[in-house]
Amino acid sequence: MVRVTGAGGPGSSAGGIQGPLRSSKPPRELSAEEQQELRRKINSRERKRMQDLNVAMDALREVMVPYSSPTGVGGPLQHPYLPPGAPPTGRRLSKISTLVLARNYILLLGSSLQEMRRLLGEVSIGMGISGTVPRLLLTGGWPFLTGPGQLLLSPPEQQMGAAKCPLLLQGTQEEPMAWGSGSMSESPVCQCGVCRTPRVVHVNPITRFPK
DNA sequence: TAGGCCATCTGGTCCT
DNA sequence: AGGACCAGATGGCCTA
Repeated sequence: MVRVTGAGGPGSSAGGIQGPLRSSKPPRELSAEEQQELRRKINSRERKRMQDLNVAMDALREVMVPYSSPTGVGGPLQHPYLPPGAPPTGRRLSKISTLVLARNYILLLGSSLQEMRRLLGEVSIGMGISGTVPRLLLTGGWPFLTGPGQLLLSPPEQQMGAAKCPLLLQGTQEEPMAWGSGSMSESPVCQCGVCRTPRVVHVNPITRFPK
C-alpha cells in the first residue's frame, strides 16, 4: 500500500524549509523552485529507502512461517513459540514483532543446533565412532544453549526499545523471566509495546552471542 | 473513541 | 556536495 502524499502533506508543518535549515546551512542561494525540487528529490530518496526497508521486512516476515500467511492455513494459528493468548494470527506482524520474533527464532534454531550436536556426540561416543562426525557439529563453535531447559519464552522484551521501557533501565537486561515460571509471576510485566511481545531468553547468561 | 501501527515529510548528522 | 541514515512530527487507517 503506497500512500501518495505530495509535498506539504503530513509533516510538512514540522519546521519547514525556512526554519533551522536556513540558519544552519551555508548561505548557498537557491530559488524557491530549486528548493522545492531538492526537497522532492530528498523526499523521494527517503521514500525509496523506507520502501526498501519494508521489502526486507516482508522478506523477513515470510520466513517467520507461522505468522507469514495473512489468512493462515487451516484456520487460526497458534505460534509454537508464543504463549496462549498471544496476538491472534492472520494479521500481518508488526515491524517490531517481526524483529523480536526473528530474534527468538534465531535463538531457537541455535539451541536446536546445540542439542543436535550434543545428541550426535552421545551417539558417536556410544558407537565408538570418532572422526566421522563433522567436527563443526560437535565442537559447538557458537555459544548456544546447552539444553532445552535454557530456552524459555518471556513476555518482556527487555532489549529493544530500552529507551522507552522502564524495566530495561534496571540493569538486568539479560535476566530471564521464564514464561509461566515462578519468577514470572513475581516479575513486573511491562506494558510497553515491545515488552508485550514474547521472546526467547537464555537462562544461563554465559550462553550469549558474542559481540 | 483511544491507541497502535504505519507512511511520509523534514532537518540534522555522518560518510564517501 | 550528495547520499545514506536517523529521529521527531504529523496525520491517516484500523481495531478493540
